[in-house]
Amino acid sequence: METHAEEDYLKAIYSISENGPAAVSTKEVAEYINSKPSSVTDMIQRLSAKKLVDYKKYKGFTLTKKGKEKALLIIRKHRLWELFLVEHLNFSWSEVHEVAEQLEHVSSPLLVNRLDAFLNYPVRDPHGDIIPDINGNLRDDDTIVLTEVPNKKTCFVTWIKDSSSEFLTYLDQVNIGLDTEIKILESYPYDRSIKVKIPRKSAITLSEKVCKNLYVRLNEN
Amino acid sequence: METHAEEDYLKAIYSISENGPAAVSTKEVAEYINSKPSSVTDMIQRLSAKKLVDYKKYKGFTLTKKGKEKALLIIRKHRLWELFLVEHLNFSWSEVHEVAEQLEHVSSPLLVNRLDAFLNYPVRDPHGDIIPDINGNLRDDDTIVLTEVPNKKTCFVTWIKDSSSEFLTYLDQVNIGLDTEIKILESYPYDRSIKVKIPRKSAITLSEKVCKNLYVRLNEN
DNA sequence: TAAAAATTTTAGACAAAGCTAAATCTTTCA
DNA sequence: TGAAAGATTTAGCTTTGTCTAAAATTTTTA
Repeated sequence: METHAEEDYLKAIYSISENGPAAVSTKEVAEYINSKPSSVTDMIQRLSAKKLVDYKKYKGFTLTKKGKEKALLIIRKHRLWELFLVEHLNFSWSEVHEVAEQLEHVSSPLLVNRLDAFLNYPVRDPHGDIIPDINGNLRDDDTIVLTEVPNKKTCFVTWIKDSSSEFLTYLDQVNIGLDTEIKILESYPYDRSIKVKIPRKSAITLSEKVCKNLYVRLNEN
Repeated sequence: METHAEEDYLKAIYSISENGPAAVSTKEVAEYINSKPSSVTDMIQRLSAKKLVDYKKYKGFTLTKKGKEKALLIIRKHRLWELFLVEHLNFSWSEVHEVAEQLEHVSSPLLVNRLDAFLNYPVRDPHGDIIPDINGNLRDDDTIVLTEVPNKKTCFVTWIKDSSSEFLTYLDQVNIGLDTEIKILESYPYDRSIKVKIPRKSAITLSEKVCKNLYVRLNEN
């Protein structure tokens, strides 16, 4: 049985380690969950005793297999609730996160799985993030980063990696959102920007920074 | 901002005081929430400092107006979630309670009110209990206890007070449930039992104990 | 009505989870 | 390479909420 606080730590460690393979530091976690490095050390030692993280003093820590599984099941709950709130209770993107943070700690496998069924076994949450399945596995699909799409190909946005409001505002301005169709017209190796076409809009140029935060599925064929 | 434990105490005190107007004792609360009288004293003193209960040492305690409001808002959440679980996630009566105990502590007025709207502003939960409204008011209706229905009258079950599985099993056996139509055929003052008729069933006799736990609405006229 | 029984409160401990300040490692770079 | 600087850990304290055992109070009953 894990406590609320322990679950928050597992989720934080998982999210931080998605950015790279390195061990996670107390400082990173403290910043992530708005706490202090000394508090993090305390908790990491508890999690280490429970075999949820591998920990070497002064060297950082990583999730064990068991810790990673638990983290993914929490993320599963979070994303299913987010989808429920947006699709059925008319929540907007900005209202959803805080409430899902609370709902993700409700412990009832029956509830999660019934909710999954109610939502029709969705693969992605409202942000396009993949929802781990009942066993905590990430169902991978054919999503790739926009920078990897070849010239002249058409693709569809499936995931928006940077969920900052600045980026979302920018995307609104250029008429890009989840499922938007994008055709690559030309790429400029000099600064790695690309020119693209969105149906019924004039062509625009996207910077490397933008492309790196847009993930897409290639048109079938 | 109330904590999880404080909310459980408020709800317990409210539920216990529904049985009568007397002040509530530490022993009663301890039994209700599976705890010890000394722990209850501690918490009551905290709640008293927050003006959520009126407390006189050795004399028991009652909810203040503020305490009662908070209790009713928690009960509102509990009952709305129960209804959601039964109506939309296919939970059975017996599975519902434990999960609703957790969901009732999720703190988001927006969430509760959106859920209320999603369920179409229901008046009663799956047990027939009245759902307090957005201001914590109990919408009273024309429900009365079965013992008060006059001879020869017909009525409909609206609320099952005793929700023990023993009672629910008994009700199944005699084909009584929420909304069942019951006609009073005859009453026996000797032991206060009554003979009743349910459509398409043979007449049966209900003991005083059973009648006291069945609440009904009189047929219009 | 006074002693026994029951209930309630206090006192002292404990665990979880957080914090600050001080001590201890690592890393950096002059 | 050997101080500084930076990061991490430890030590000690705080709050919430629980418990047991002992003390205080109320209720029961003989």
